[in-house]
Amino acid sequence: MQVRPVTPTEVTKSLCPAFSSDVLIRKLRGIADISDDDAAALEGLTIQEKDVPANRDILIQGDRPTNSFVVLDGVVCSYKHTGEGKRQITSFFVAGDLPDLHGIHLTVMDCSFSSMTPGRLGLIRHSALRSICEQRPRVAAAFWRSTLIDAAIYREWVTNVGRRDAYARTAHMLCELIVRLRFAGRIEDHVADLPITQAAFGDAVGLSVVHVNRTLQALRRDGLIAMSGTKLRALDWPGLVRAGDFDPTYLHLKDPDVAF
Amino acid sequence: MQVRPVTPTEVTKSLCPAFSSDVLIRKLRGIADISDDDAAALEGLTIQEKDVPANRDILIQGDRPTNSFVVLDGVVCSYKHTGEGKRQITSFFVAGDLPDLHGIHLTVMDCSFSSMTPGRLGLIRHSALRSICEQRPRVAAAFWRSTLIDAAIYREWVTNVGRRDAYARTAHMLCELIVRLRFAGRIEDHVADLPITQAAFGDAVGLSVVHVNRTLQALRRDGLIAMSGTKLRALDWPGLVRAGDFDPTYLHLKDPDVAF
DNA sequence: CGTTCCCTTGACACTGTTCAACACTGGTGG
DNA sequence: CCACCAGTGTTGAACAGTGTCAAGGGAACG
Repeated sequence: MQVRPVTPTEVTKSLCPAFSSDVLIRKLRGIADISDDDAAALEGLTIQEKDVPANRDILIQGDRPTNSFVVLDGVVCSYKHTGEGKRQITSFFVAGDLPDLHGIHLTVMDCSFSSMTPGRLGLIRHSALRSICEQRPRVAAAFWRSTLIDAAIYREWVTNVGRRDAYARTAHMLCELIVRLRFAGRIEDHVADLPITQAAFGDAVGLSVVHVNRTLQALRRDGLIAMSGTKLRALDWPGLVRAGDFDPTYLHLKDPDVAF
Repeated sequence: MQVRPVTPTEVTKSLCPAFSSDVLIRKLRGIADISDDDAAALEGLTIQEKDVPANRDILIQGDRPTNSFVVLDGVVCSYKHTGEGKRQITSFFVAGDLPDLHGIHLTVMDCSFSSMTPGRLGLIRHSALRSICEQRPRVAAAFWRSTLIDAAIYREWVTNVGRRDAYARTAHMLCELIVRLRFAGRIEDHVADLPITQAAFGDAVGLSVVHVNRTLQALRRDGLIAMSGTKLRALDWPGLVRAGDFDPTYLHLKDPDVAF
């Protein structure tokens, strides 16, 4: 542990399980090479913490935000509404992720963001991000890489929604969630805590609530997963990976150790 | 027209309708602010031209390329195969686009690229791209922005495939193609030349060939489009936009003038 | 204790797929 | 020059996968 000067804001921070910058650094180190100098610079970022309840809109389509945010705790999603009022979730974001980092270079939001579970966000001003990008090319590259990985995930979702049937599709989505939560250090004892509604899950995989319900039942029947309350456990990880046709290379993790 | 020294490679270039760098600069100017200095630097990029026939794989999943490419002519797509052998096209790319620009920071390709029509590519070494990014922050920002727009398109595709029915979905796809081709200056007399198979189109919208065929028929029946050979004409652009629930803001064009 | 949200179940309708067949086109080789 | 072939577009019919509607039950919450 490095010794750092303690500012008033850090007093509040210290009440939380980790310094908010640590969550960000952990994530970036998971996808790129970050030197200690770079990490120190990141620790200097002003991150304003903010708690959000579940199902609260964080940004909506058309907004022109002046800051981005890092997910410190909980699960966040990006979504879009069609003209018919149907909702499609386009991606999930877990601790460490920067859902709207694209806001640095795309002024107007083309999708909305909402919390799926109670959580904690860390707001970072675009100006601060831009200046750290100018001063630290490796950090800029890491941020760019982060947005590229988001894009890779979108690509996978397009094929998931477009070409896999309900069974494989939900299995695939569960695999992705488990791997990402695991990578973010949010899985204990092989059990993921996912207080997510089946309706919301349906909005992610492009299925109706009823069908999600039946598909999850099928996955349970086949002994691939177990659910109790908001807890999800992968009983048969290789089987789930097979059922979901899941290959984690698209997540571009530096250490792709997905053993479970 | 600026006067520039003519190198041997430029002699070959001059046989083509435009200098390959011009296609790239036109595109970047369409999405970002590029100064004349930046443009001059881009003109200095070594771009190796290469003709490709239709339906030729350019890169395949797992490759670790050392260069990216710009589409100079024709239509290119990125796609993925599922374990069941089904194909999903995840995006189209037209003149000016940089389909695999993410290769700069993601070493291993998570999807494949293929030409959909006969075309011309311009190969640019990653090292050259990296060095121009280091020297010209605005160019770096433009490239980053380009990849962010790709991501925005993926997001739209997820919702298109996940939540719109066949009719709206194909209408939406046609709208996107027309706007992007138009923006790339590849539409004349309100007619797009799209020598694309209905099977390939089905792989893009996540529908079977048969259903694509019937849906296109429905769009023609309703007077929205006309097709003859490889030519596509939008007979009723507002109607097509309405049918496709199409809002071009996700393309993040600097001048979103989609009037047709 | 009622309300609300969510999960669950059944019946049924509908969208889209699969299979099979045929027409049209352009290319190729005898 | 013609026969053949492969690729593409088109059509019909049967079928599978998913959505919709409706209703009940359980848990959380005010």
